[in-house]
Amino acid sequence: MAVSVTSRALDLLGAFDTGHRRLTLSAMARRAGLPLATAHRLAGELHRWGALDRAASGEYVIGRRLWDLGLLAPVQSGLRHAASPFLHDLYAATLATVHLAVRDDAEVLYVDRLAGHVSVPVVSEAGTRLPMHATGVGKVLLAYAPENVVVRVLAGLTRVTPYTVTEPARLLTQLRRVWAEGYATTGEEMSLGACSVAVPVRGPGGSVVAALGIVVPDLRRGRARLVAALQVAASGIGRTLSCTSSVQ
Amino acid sequence: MAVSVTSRALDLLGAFDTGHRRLTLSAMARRAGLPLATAHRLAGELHRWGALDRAASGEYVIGRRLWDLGLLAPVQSGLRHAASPFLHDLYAATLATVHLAVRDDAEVLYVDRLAGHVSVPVVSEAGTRLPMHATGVGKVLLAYAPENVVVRVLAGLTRVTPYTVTEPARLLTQLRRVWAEGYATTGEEMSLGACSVAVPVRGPGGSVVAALGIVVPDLRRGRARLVAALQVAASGIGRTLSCTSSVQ
DNA sequence: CGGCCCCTTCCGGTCAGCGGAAGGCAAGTA
DNA sequence: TACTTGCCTTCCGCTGACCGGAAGGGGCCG
Repeated sequence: MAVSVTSRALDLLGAFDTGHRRLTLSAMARRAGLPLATAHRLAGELHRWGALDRAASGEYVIGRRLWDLGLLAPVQSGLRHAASPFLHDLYAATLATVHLAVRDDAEVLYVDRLAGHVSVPVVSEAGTRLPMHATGVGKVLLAYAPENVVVRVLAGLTRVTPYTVTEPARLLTQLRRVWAEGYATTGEEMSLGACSVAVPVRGPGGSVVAALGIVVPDLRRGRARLVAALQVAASGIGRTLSCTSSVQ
Repeated sequence: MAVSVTSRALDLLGAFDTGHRRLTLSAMARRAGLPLATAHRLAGELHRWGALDRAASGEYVIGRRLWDLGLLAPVQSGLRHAASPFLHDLYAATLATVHLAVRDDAEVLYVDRLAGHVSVPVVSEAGTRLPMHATGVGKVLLAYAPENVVVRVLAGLTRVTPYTVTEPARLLTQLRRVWAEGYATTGEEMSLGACSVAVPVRGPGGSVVAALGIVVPDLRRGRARLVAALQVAASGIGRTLSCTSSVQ
């Protein structure tokens, strides 16, 4: 196993996640599986550099320096930039929560989210990872993912709500419909009271680079209008990406 | 000086900045001041963990794992979340580029930005740091900053455009006006063709925690309307922050 | 072909990192 | 008050992980 200082320091950072934004030293040590004294020394070093900050309570939090380093990641610089204005248009037109997501291995990674004042119960925010089979953007991304990813996802269809699709055959049918109709939907499969529609975003080469989705309380009416709005936005993003593809 | 592995690894990450999003191994090594072989080993370790990714060209870029770690930083989780819907309203109402910024020592750190399709030349995006004396949000934050910060900023008024305020006395007068009138303005002081208005955002305790600004091509007309819209949004954000202050 | 630049791998000496142990502080319990 | 439990911090001597010069391999150019 890895016992290098570097990987230990990184594991210490890895102790933070969406549900653990502030950790005491001992909590970090425990989660990273490091002796307290070691964690103390490493955390001190990370803190000195700015990768960790200390809250007023003395707990550790991710530091500003890591925040702006993270913003340099290509996930966002290219895609998010190009998409930003279209997301607003979409929000203005639908007043629904808007999502932009990419596939990260066998999960959906939310790249941007745009929520209004009042919104249906939505778990995701930027940086969140969710299973592919229970979200609209996930189904879209899965439909255009390589074979081996599909196989892995199909092998692990965990139930999230009573409506989550857990039979591989049924999900495959849905993926085929994404191909045919150009969009995916969900109905309370991730969280109760939330339905979603999503469409693929195509990059310069015509390949699917992201998915664009919105979450609404109900899909029985206005579905066509939503799909149309999504597709306009998606193709707009695609065109913008083509223009700036030099930077990637 | 620090010669610990950890700090070297961090320095390697620090080689990336807004102007250097993709670096070859040797470029990283050069910028971090490390021997090539050492940089190679460390970069490999960072890559294995996901802190660095490799672009198709073989160059290194900041990895996704760092990206979502960064999103956990408190700069954003609290403030940005609370502000998000109000920023949209503001954008919808004004169609101007909207900025949310905090003070980071003696600089302005842009926390969020919301730009339309067509926009005046604006340099900032989320994660950018700019000097305080040449931006609207900067002047607001400076007006409510501790004495010693003001002193340091006044000591280093660098010129950015011909219109940048570089005389300490004149900037002080402007700061006093921020106090009196509750908002700050700039006129082509950071980039030509861009004017701005900004107001403070007050947190639970009444202290100024951030600044909210918009950038427009011209301030001669409609200033009052813009200030009013900004103040509505700012007080909305403040109220939201109070509600969720338990999380901080 | 030779020159250039980049990336990658190797290996033994040595010094940075390790972590158990001990001490200090703050809160809760009796 | 004294005891417990939980944190954080510091110390120090042993040791194995890190260091980095050197050598080798690929791609590109003239």
